[in-house]
Amino acid sequence: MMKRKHELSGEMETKIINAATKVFTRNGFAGTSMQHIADEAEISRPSLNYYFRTKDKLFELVFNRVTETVVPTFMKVIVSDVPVKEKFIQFIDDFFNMLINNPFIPLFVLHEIAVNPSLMINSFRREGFKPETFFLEIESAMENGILKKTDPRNLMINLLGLIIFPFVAQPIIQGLLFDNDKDSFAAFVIQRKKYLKEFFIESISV
Amino acid sequence: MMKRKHELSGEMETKIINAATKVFTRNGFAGTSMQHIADEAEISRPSLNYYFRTKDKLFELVFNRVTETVVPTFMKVIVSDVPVKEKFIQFIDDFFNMLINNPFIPLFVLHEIAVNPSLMINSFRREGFKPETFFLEIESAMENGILKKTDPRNLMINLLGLIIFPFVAQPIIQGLLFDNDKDSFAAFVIQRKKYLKEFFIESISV
DNA sequence: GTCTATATGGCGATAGAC
DNA sequence: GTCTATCGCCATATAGAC
Repeated sequence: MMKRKHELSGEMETKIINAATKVFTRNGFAGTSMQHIADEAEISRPSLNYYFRTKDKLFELVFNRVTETVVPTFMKVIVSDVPVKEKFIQFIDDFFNMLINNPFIPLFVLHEIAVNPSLMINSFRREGFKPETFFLEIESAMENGILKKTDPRNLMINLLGLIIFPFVAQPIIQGLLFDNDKDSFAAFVIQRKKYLKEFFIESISV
Repeated sequence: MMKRKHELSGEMETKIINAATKVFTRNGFAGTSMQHIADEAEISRPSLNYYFRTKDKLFELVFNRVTETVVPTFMKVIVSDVPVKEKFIQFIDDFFNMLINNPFIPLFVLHEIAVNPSLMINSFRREGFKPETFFLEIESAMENGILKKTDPRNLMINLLGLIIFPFVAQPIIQGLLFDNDKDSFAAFVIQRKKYLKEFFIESISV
């Protein structure tokens, strides 16, 4: 019988991963030290190494866990069986909610991929994410006069930019437009979710 | 008479600042070592310290130089004396061109401010950037039936998100939508500049 | 499993020769 | 002004006591 301080096997692992996710997503890989993570998890640095041998391994775990939070939101909208416009409304709702709960994800992912593009390959393709299918659906809706004719890539970039930008630019927007008041900004984001559904649907309708 | 290897005083300073800007904007402050910058500038690390005493000082210089590249684009649109819709068209044109020449700026600025929010105060307010004046102009145009009635903050966030997003997400977009072909992506960005002017103006018109 | 102590390496910064 | 050599620090990672 092994010694076991924690009743649930993996309890400490979970605590560490949560701590690491918090620190990594806020400060990035290069801006994070193992000491930071150990402090956040309230353990010593050697204990951290005991559970996750290296900083690289721990980061890889955190990064994959983060992309696994994002990708399902995309997958859901692709496989779901509702009319295209409904899909967009659902996607805006889902994606916004995910970002409200995880506001640091977008900037973290974008920065880490920019610094180390090889992270890209391992994240999105692995989940079987294929935008082509969804693009075909969009183009078909354009042919049928349901959507305005546009380059689907512009349409998707519009959609993502409109949703993500407030989150990646939060400190600037909050500072310049909301007198640095966190609550005002949070209220604005909630309101913007509703606003965006109307705005985006109108922008793609004939 | 002082010894002077370089004919133009400040020639080496310029070379170093350019090298530092390149490395800092691509890898961030924490991801950059003085050795990186020295290598890029083709000098030794002590020589780097000779010109710019510390990493912090050099970074501050680079960061301010970067924001000084961005802020004038905003200022111009505020003080210019043309109708509102013309202002937006000019702004999209100016901002896009600046970003095509400096594609790493947005993610760099957003990441560094997120990690160290105190950088915000020193950058935008210092330049006398006041969005309030422009917002009043927008609201007045809404009253006069020139623009659709909306929260001007949503309008500005739409505008910036639509312009900036392709640049902060370049590796992902290029990877997923352009088979990692740099030229195809570059061509798309040029095309998007034109597209966005039409799209955005239509989205704000009554 | 968790700690103290420590090995090893890299980084920022400076001293000092030239 | 530019270099070699070096100091001191902090970070990652491990050894070994408990």
